[in-house]
Amino acid sequence: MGNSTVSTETIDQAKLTARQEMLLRLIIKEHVQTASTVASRTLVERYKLDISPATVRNEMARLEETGYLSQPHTSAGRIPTEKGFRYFVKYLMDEQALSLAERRMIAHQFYQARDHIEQWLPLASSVLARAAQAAAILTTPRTTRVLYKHLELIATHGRAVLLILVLEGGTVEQQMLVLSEPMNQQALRDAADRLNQICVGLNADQIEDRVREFPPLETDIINIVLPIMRHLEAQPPDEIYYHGLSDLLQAPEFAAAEDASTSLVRVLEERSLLQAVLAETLTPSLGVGNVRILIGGEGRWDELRTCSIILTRYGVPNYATGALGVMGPIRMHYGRAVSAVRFVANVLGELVYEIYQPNLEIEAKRPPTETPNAA
Amino acid sequence: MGNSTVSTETIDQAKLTARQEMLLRLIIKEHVQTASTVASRTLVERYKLDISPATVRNEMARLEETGYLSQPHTSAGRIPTEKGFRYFVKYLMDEQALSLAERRMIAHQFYQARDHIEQWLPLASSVLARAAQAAAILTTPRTTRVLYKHLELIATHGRAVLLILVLEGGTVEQQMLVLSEPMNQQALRDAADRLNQICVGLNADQIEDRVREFPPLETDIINIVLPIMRHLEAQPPDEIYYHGLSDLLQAPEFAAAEDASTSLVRVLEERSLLQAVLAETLTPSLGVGNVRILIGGEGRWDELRTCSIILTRYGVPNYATGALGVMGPIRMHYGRAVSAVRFVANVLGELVYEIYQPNLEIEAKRPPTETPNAA
DNA sequence: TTTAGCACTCGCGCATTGCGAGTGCTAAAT
DNA sequence: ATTTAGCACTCGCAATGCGCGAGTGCTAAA
Repeated sequence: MGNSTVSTETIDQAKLTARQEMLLRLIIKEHVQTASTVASRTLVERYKLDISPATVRNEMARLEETGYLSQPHTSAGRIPTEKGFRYFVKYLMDEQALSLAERRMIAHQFYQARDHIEQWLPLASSVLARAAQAAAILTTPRTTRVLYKHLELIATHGRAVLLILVLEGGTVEQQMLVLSEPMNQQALRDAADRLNQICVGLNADQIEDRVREFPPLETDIINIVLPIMRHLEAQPPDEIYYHGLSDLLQAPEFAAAEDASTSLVRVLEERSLLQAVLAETLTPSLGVGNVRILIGGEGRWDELRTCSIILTRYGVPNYATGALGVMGPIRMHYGRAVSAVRFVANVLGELVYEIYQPNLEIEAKRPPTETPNAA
Repeated sequence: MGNSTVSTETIDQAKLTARQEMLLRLIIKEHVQTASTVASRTLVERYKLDISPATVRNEMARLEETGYLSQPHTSAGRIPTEKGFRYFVKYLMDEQALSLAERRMIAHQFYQARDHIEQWLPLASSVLARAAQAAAILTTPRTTRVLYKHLELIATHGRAVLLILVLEGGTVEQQMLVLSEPMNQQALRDAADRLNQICVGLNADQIEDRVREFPPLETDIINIVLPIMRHLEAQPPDEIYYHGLSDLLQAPEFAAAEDASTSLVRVLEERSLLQAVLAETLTPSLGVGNVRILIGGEGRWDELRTCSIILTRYGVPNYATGALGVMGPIRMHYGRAVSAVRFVANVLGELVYEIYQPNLEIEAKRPPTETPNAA
């Protein structure tokens, strides 16, 4: 639950008064719970405020003038605007830590799946979706440094070969390739063995240099391997997983406006928009442990107008990181969601760290980072 | 194309008269297009029938008595019942082949992705979803015979090791394991090399035998590898992909009844129901080339009440097969969907065949099966 | 500056109504 | 015996109107 390094777009307005902040906080709390407009009277009654509804109305009117609240129509209650939510997450929100029981259960689930890498992401996504009550979004962790580990060549038929490239850290890439001249399985095996001996632990550039020193090796194969590695170096083609659509679609605001929900589903299915969002949000300065909150598409992504996204990085900085977050209606429980995102990122980061530790030890660079106590 | 081996539940009733069949066919055609009730008059006008609306009404009444049609309420038009649809797909449906241009485009897309195995399923799913205008469902192709090919061990930290097992045919399994005593990377490499030399091409039972002959090898590792292989042999844990929810949710019947759509989304997200359906539908007799059509859950799966599923197998029988199909509203365009499923299964089957051909050649067992011309 | 009081607004739920699409039935025609 | 024209009848649906009540803004007093 560490001190939030939550960051959003800068808010141009000056700070609100203490009482305005309190009201804004309560209005958002109430709105998140009820999913409808908030009236001055209910606010006073429900939270036993020692000011009158009229005073609340006056403040509300001022908050509306300055753009933090809005009225769907005259003489209805108020709802927070996007600006209101941004102010909230920046100054007012207190992260609501998951209960100890919850944390224990999650940690236990991950402990059981510890040995089964292929279960990490599905597990993380379902845990996230449930804890944050929103759709979970995750990318696979990718190495930032692409180092050759092992090559496997499997003859299929004719000149076609199945190539399996294992990278340092366990990333596996598969590809079919077609040789310029046929080779049988034994020849392939020899070629792979030769490459494996001289290339282990090297990156693409080093391999290129090294290969020059040796008598002309199977250039066919190297000409496939190098582009794969370069491609991974250049733009890790993050696969995006998601889960929890059903939870998301049950939110009342989506049940009503069916086009909103289908546009959301499309956003998740197409991936291209998400990829853009991830790229733009995560690349520059966002480190592991920082959480970024996008509210209502921030004016930049129209399809996300009706929803908010909470994102962070997980993994081992400079070695392998992935992105992870949730997507929910604007009216989502940010405190809880941020907390869930942070927690799952920590747990998942620990698992990734287990895999990458040898690199860290060899290079003796940075301490084990902030290890969260996952139980 | 291809004489349908479409199979559904047996239909207890006798055949309908020629005229009743014609009407049922037209009613379904109309209903599929308009998504609403079909009136006797519009039917006569639209299809220029040389019988009067009254006659059509009489026939409709009879079809309703025998359970092929139903009326949402008195004096509305008719809609086909599930029984009506079952009769249709069994006797009346003509598969509507994809256009040449479409087939060309699809074949071209697959040709371009030929070398990139990881793109096959995403591509197939998006192609299927578009062609059938429904949600696509696919499982990865799994080997029915699990043969050891190569093992890679990567030290991580302490006694933890990342294990990468490559099977004949290119299936890759990853797992973390914890040794009873620590080994460094060189020792791991030696152990893996030893195993690789003696285990190549063997199945779990053979490995177990072989290992007994040799001086006690790294039992830690073997005790991990064997269960993995046995587990794969026993119940290939088919990963289920899907795509095209957004297309599905746009169908009018789902836009209206929001609980239907969310229940569908839940079906796709949970996977367990789909897994059950796949297991029950595909295991027994369904060969590659056969298409199975489930309409309205067939009374067995309540969550699928509002939709239909079209399934088939793809791949190389007895070597590696996966399942593939689409899921749409009951009111879906079966002719086109079945055709799309069949076509994509063929194209995908060809690709899988490329990988598994060497096995086939070595064992010289069966001819290249029916290779569809994919262009 | 806060509060009580009050008039005013406006969405929402509900009942009513009219329309029209579409049927079932009957009686005549083939 | 089957088909067809005609007609009365049904019933969903959209439109209309109405009353209620939640909730506000404003004004004037505290």
